[in-house]
Amino acid sequence: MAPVIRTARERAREELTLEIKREARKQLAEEGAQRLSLRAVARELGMASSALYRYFPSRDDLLTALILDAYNALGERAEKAVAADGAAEDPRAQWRALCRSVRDWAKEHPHEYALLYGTPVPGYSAPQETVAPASRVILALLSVLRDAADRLDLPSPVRPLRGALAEQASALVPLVAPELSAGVLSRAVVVWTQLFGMISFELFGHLVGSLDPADDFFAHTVEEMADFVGLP
Amino acid sequence: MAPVIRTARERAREELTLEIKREARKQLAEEGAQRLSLRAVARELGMASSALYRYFPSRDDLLTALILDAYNALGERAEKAVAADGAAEDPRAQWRALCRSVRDWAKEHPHEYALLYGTPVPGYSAPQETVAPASRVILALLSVLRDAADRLDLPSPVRPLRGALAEQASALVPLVAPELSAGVLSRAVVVWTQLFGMISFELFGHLVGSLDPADDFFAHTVEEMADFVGLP
DNA sequence: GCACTGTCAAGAGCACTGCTCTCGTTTCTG
DNA sequence: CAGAAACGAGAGCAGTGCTCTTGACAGTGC
Repeated sequence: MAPVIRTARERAREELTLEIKREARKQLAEEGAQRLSLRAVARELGMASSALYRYFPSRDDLLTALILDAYNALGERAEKAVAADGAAEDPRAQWRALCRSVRDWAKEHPHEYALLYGTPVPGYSAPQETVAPASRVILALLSVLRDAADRLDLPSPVRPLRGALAEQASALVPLVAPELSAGVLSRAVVVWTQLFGMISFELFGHLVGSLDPADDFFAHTVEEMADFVGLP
Repeated sequence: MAPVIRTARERAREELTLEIKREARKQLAEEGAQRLSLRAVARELGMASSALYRYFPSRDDLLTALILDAYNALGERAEKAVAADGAAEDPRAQWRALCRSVRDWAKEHPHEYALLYGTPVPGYSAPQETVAPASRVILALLSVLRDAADRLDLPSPVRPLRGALAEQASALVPLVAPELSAGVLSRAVVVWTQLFGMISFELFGHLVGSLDPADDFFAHTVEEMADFVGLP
């Protein structure tokens, strides 16, 4: 029921909002989130800095918008990577494609990646609306495992889940992956954190002087983690 | 050959340097690196902001000093954790203690952890002197594996290393862990990145709503990773 | 003992920042 | 068409990192 006819004002507002985000993203890519300045964005757009506040009530709100866009861009890339590779034919190839797509996106947009997975903005807590976009990668990961659920071949038995973990995982399974056991789900989370830990270490310079460039280490680890979660 | 007798000036300088770092660390803990302000530190110390520049030529230099201290504090904790648990008696217990010590330190000093393993300061590249302190955790991790080298029992054979990874790992082995194979070394790096990926995800809020609180997930994963690298 | 030299804290000031408020103007709407 | 709502621009506040100058002090050589 969205009105196709909009007033000139609404269209202008929408366009300007996009343009502000475009310019902000440009500065983000060049200088990093720390140095993203509302005044500089306004200057570049040829408007008064105060006018920006009609579109984004604060700098953090602009950052939140960029975070949302970034989560969605990354999520879309990951989902496409999983879907592209002959759906459900070869789960390991899907897993490979998923991991590569996340790393590629991260290396293409290092500052946006840092915005999502680096130090959180102090005093800033992610609003509820970021939860869904932020979940897209792990959900894509789980979808790969779900499609291959009956063929999973674990190299070593999953240790029994204990305490709160058992409850948390059991509660999660019906919501996100009813085809999987709680044990496999927990291993999925392990490889998920491993994936992002590895990418963060690479991007943030913790592998310099040892395994950098990390292309082959990354590819190798992707296979080891595929084994770990039991992908055929 | 360090002179035991120092001039009053030297002693005053040393003390003030420590005091500045102490106050900066306090503000860091309270507000985060982003909001660490030289002027606020000076204000709290009852001196002019310009005077601070005699001790640290820039804000980034002060941050570098804090980073160095933090790396050393974390490294020391990790090394002590490994040494404390009946040296070489029970490598898995050592591994457990190592992981716990890193996570505990991170939760006790979240902002300092973020300074080390979060988004790097833009335009700032770690000087050479940070390399050694930054390596202490992974070296402690490797020392655990080295002590247990002949008893390692891998649940699934390490995939052959390919391309640059094979060379990088082979070059690293004699330097950091001559008792280990390149394959085990690469797995050590995998669990290393997993450990910090998991801690970062927990601290940065990516587990909220799923596996948070993460104590049991952490403990469980530590065991799974111990299996992964073949600890008895 | 005294003058010299280098070090030091302090203050003013520059160029920024995020953000608020006011003030005309423009645009939409009843 | 008149009133209301939205808008851009400008001034201004409080804060930031950092630089430069100024005057006072401590350490050293004569």
